[in-house]
Order: sequence, then C-alpha cells, then structure tokens
Amino acid sequence: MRHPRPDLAPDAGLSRAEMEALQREIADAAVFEDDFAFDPATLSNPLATTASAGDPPVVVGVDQSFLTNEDGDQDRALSAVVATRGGEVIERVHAVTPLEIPYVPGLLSFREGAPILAALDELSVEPDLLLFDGSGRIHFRQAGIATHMGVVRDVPSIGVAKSLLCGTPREDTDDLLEGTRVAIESNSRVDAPDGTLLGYAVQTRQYDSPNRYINPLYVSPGHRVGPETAADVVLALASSYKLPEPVRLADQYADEAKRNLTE
DNA sequence: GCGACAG
DNA sequence: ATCTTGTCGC
Repeated sequence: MRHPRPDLAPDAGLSRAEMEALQREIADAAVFEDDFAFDPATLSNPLATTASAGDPPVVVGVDQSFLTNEDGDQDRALSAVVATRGGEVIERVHAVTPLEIPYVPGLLSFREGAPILAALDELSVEPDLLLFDGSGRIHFRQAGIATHMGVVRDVPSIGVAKSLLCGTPREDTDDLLEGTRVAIESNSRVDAPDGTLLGYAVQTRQYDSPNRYINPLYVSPGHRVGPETAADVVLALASSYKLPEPVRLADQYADEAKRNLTE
C-alpha cells in the first residue's frame, strides 16, 4: 500500500531555510533500500516476462527543458515524462508551469518539481519506477530531486546525474571499465555520518582502446531503492547510450515538445 | 574569507 | 539548463 506525502510537495514560496528543513523531513521519510514489488530481472530482458512475475515494470523517465520569454528570459519549465515497459514506449506526456525561482545547487526540486508533478498527473499508466536527471541521496541533505519526487508520490525512484554534487568517490573514477561502479560516500558537506554509502559512479558506456574516456553517471537511491539496485537498474537500462533509455527518451521529448511550442 | 556547487 | 556545426577518431 502506498503512502503519498503531498504535504512534502515542493513550494517555491518557502524561504531557503524552510526549503532545507523540508528536505530534512523528506530524507527522514525516504527509504534508501529496496522496497518494491516488481522483479528487477525483467528490466533488461523483455522476453523473460513469461518465466517471471507477469508484465515487466513500467519505468518512467523524467527530464526538463526551459521556455524563453519574448524578452529572452526563462519563464517556464517544461517537464517531459516517458513511460516504458519492456523496452517499449507506452506513453508520453508533458506539462509546462511558470518558473518561480532561480537554480540554486541543492534546491533543484523546488525549481523543477511543479512541472514534474503536473506531468506525472497526466500519466494514465501507473509508474513502478521513476528515473530522474539529477541526484537522489547524493545531496547535501540526502534529498535530491529523485528523493523528493519519489517520497511525495511514494513511488520507487532513482537519481541519475551527469556530474557529482557532493560526496567522495572511494576510488579513482577515471577510465572505469564499462559495467563497473565506484561507491560514493558522504563527506563533511553531507548531512550524514562520514562514510555513509550514498550511491555509485556507474560506467554504463566506455570506449575500448583509444585515449578517449567517457565520464561515469552518478547514480543514487531516490526512494524505496537501495544503492546497489539503483546501479544495477541503470546498467540494465543503458543499452546503447550512456543514459538509461527512459531518461534519454525523456531528454529527447523535452526538446521536441519545446520545439513544438517555440517554432 | 575562500571554495564547491545536480539542472 | 542554454547558445550550436563541424569535426576528430574509431
């Protein structure tokens, strides 16, 4: 049974201190371990559905683009949501809401949360897993955008960031082999005991031979997913590109929907 | 005071 | 995030 927490929804009108206090509440409500019904094994192999527990889970990717004003100012955020199941796109929806506050590292969900929740409301299918472009537990107060949205909806979620917000890799993350991961642990900048496992640097793609390297993704639990599983899921969903497919598709769709409103 | 800082 | 074609390398 789900227990959504609309009371913890992002409010761009809060003061910075209030936002940070809300994030601590969110981190308290968040579950950073596996707590979902679907079988992760059905993610990578669409043909394994017959042998496993029914249909593959509905995995939803979320990403944003921004719309500009007549004066050239970014005044609206567009959130694109792409629902997939067994590798197939089953639904795409998007929503546009006014942009209330500027980008502040650590407070991303208060800037982009409204359009995301609005877009998720448009979805007719029930998501089993949400994938976000940004951090989950790898966050100053362990409440990145993936955690915030996951807790508000009480849907399992994972944060997929292209750069590291905070925390420290336990080993060098340069030139990792494809399919490998390096733990990211908390440091003094994180509101958690030093050494806490926050997530993983995950190398979904890598060049074979030359002197060229691809940066890893920084994957962390949003809600109801453990760090190990979060990394497993991202690796399973990143087939031919660096980003897991649902997020890559949402990325594309965010630009496509933007063009349709701009051109 | 200085540095760090998802999208 | 966003402004943006070609281009270097496998």
